[in-house]
Amino acid sequence: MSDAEDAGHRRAGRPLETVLTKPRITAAALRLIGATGYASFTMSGLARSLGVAPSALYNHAASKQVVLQWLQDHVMTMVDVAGFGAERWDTALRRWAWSYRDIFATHVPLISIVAVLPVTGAPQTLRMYETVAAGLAAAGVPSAQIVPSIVALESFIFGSAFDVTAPADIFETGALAQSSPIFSAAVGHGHENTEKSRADVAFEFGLEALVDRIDGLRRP
Amino acid sequence: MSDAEDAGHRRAGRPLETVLTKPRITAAALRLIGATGYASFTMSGLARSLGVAPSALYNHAASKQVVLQWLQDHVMTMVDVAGFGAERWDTALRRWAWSYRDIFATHVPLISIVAVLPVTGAPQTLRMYETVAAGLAAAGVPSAQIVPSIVALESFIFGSAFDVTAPADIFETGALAQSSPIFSAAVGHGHENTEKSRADVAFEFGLEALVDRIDGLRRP
DNA sequence: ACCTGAACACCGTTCAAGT
DNA sequence: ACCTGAACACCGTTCAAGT
Repeated sequence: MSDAEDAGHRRAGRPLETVLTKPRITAAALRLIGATGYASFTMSGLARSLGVAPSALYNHAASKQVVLQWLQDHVMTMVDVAGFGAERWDTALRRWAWSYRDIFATHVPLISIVAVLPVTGAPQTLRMYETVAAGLAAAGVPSAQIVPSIVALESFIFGSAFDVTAPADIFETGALAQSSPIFSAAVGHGHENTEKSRADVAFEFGLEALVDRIDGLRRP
Repeated sequence: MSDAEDAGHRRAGRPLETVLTKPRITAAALRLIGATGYASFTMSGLARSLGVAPSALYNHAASKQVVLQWLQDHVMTMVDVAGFGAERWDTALRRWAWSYRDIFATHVPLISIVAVLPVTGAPQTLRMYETVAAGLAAAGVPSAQIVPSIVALESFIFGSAFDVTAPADIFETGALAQSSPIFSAAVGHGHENTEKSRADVAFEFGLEALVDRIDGLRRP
């Protein structure tokens, strides 16, 4: 659908040879970031990967920020919302939340963009919100409580996505252990559980707290 | 204490005239960011505010990232932990959480730093963790549950800090309202509550969910 | 309408030279 | 030990000139 809207201005009968469309730029950016990460993602690099001069990009995207906005909205389509309407509401919600966290843990720099970009500029993001909202409404969550529920979940998900990228020993107090005995002992207890990562344990704890609260909002 | 440790290498009897100490650089950075924001915060600007050449900073901080790490740890001392030991555990926890969110809402670029910086490099941050951990332990939260509780709260707080900076109309669907009827209706209900912001309503909802869960962990 | 190549106004950081 | 000034290797972005 975005392919059509982007190429819509070309004349009928004229062969399609334009490389620089919004979906193609987005796809190239996603590929490039997947290969080398966000730190080395530059407009020059993006242009090179598309076989074009850097300045050519500015005929299609007003700024690098806009390219990242396109990418953010595209990444949202990768979040798993298939549970809604197919599974129990809470199973669908957990599936969505875990998938959402995992995807943004690999796209952390996009978090600051989703968090402040109006939904009118991100149609796929709005689509996701609609699916989740419909799932909550069908479960009996009152309309007035849907936005606070989604925002609270999303805030927790974004913060947890950061946490996934933290080093495993982030809480090791080392030489400072004497000055923080209670916290250091608590960190020590964490080493007993080896099957699940520290980030996963905390995410599960918080997610269940939120799901439980949302459960309490439901009306028959 | 950091004043002493930083100036500790100077000889006794030699007058203190050095401007570029860790606490002074940190204070200057905080002042500069308070005045003009993170977007325009540069090493050149920081050097200018200290009356020094940009390259002089590199005799004290290895990189701009290090300056931001110092700043992050300093900002942590501004978080309100005074409730612990003085108020009921849950009152203290709420007070801490709201203050933590508010401070990082004005220092959003520091979030990605706290989230991944080992505590050994951030003594004030560790101090805060110790105070919160002690508060939870005194409330009866088992040692093994303290880290997941703090991490879940912190993740929620970081995500919520982003949310505070979002424009008020971020969820207004506008022309796309037809394609998202349930979500748009839910957003409409939000306008009824005018005394509290959307971000505050969601933060309160999520925070109470987490506090409640932590309450359930307590043992006598 | 859209591309190229050169240029601009920055960045953070390094380093020889000073004291 | 620590500062200056010049330089380096980049950035994102603009714009005249082409087709």
